[in-house]
Amino acid sequence: MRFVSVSILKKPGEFDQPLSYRVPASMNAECSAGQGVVVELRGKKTRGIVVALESRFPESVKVMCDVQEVLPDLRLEPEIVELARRISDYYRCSLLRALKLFVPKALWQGTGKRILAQIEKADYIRTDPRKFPLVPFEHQLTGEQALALSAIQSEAKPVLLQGVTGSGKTEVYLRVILEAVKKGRQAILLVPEIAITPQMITYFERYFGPHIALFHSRLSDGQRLHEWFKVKNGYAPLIIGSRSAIFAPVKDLGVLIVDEEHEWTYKQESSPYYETHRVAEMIRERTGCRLIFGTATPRLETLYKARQGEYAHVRLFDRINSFSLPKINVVDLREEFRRKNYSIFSQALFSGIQDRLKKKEQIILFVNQRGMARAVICRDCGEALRCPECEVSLKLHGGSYGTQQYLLCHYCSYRTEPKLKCPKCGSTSIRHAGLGTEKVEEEIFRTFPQARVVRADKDTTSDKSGFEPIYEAFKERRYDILVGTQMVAKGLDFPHVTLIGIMLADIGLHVPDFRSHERLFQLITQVSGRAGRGETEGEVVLQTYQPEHHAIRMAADYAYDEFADRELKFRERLKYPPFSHLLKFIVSGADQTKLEKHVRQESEILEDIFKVNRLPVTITAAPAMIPKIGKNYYYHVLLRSADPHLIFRHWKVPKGWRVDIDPVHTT
DNA sequence: TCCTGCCGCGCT
DNA sequence: GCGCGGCAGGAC
Repeated sequence: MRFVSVSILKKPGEFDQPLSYRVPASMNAECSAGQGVVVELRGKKTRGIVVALESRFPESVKVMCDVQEVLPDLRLEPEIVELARRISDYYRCSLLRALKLFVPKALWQGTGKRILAQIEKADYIRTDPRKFPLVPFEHQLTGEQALALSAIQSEAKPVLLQGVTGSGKTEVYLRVILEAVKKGRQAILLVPEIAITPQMITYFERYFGPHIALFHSRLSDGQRLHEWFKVKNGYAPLIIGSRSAIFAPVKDLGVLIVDEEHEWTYKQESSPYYETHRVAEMIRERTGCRLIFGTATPRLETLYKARQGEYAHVRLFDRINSFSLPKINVVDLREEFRRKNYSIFSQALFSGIQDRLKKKEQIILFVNQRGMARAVICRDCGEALRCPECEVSLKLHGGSYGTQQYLLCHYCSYRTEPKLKCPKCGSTSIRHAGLGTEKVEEEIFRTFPQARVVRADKDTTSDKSGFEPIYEAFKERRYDILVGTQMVAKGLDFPHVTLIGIMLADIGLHVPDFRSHERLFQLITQVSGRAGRGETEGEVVLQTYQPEHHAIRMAADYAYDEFADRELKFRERLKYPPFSHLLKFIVSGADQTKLEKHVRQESEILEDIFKVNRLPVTITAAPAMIPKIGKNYYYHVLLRSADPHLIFRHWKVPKGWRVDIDPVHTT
């Protein structure tokens, strides 16, 4: 008689303790680790996954039921269960939550059968890998690219491929992917959500036709299942997608590429709080696949590993079209103010825009806040209008083209009418401070009425079609100016853009996070990389109140190495990653006083545990940067230590505390 | 003493 | 996650 431990796939939650079931003799052959089964729980049938085999009857169990059914469509490789176990151990989530990363929702909910009947299975049989690429290469590799490719191919370690924007990393990826696919293995190419543009899909479709599986957040459950089966059946040897694509059901992975590896979207910001880099390393250890991290501006953690020899470091210094990187012209806004220029456009940016409009070239204006992003501030008492629930300042929206104005909370979407009087002192001297996408759009409308402007931010791209229609329209030159937030900074290729305006680089410098300088440096480099990708040279105008700041100065000089040296020294001195590990607890509660006391008490216990174990630690407990969302107050407890995992061996995480291992945001 | 509401545990 | 049991606290 055989017994199995089964993780029950119930709706989201933490019900995780695997339960034991008896295996009827007829199912002995199929019931191995990773097999989906139907079992009984409290008299009801439910789905689960076999996570372990047991040879003897577990003593703690009084009554045991039989496995009722084996689900042929739901079967994970036994190694996947092991990987899920590692993820659950490292990220301190239940095994169930880790397993669910690998199973499309439609499948564990049981709706998959119906959807599968909507899919013609016969169309998705295994494809012959020898037929790729379907067409000859469009571009030959440059000398530098060819050298990078052979360096990657001869390397057993993970590779950091550091190439300036426009250096043609994708061409190198294509060769490495084909090398794996032609051997009958699979390839995963991970990109930040925002980079999954039609342009990129078209590029790979040239060589792979329909044999690509795409995973991104906008897929419906049915579509996701569809893509999953394309991989499972061997029809799609190439997988392209955002971070969740790393969990695609591959059988023999040849290469795993993390493109634009510096992007923060590689961190999952809900449980399990996994980090794609770490999971990628786990997968490489298990499968021995090639692992490549590509970017122009590596994360300092990644760079450090390369400098320490843990990763190989391969670099591309030249742009493929041999044009130089655009010149970044830093404009001091204090100087503009002294010269009585009160407009949001400096003299340099104003004449730049005028010039490009005349030449019929395109312009991107980058702003890192949406809305009018103007806090509403009282000039008399200095009070800013705040959300009654979240206590963060409200932002002004609307107003352009005669639309209604309103105040919006960017955290809970609380909406109210603009106020004429300060609610605190009654003064009528209310002014709007700051700068956002809508405000910039409105100012262009006033200053350059002949320009055709389109805006890309969360407000204009949140529907099902997303960024695509705006992207297409701008690419086809139906607009002259694109105003946008982060989303216009990433990986886009517009050959007719010759001017980039960074409206206010200072936003983000003041975020109290040890990575804020690194993020600003990366952002400036990425935004600037959008210019001069065609035949005309590009130019960047960067507006700031702090032109002397090292992150701005070094980014403008493309001095990545110098910047990295300086930041790494700073981190070493203060024991920040990569010189320590971080662990963040997120604690919330409706009663602020109780919450504060609870957090303080537990923090003291934590301090003691590290003291007893003689491991240096820094613990900070503070209200979150957004201290209140809706009715709940939030606290963050941050641990900085060589081994923060230590505490789990000596201390039980209190109920309601969420654990974020290696957090990307610390405030 | 009984009822209600909340918390925490166990589910095979 | 969900349901049940145990327990605390209030009203009678």
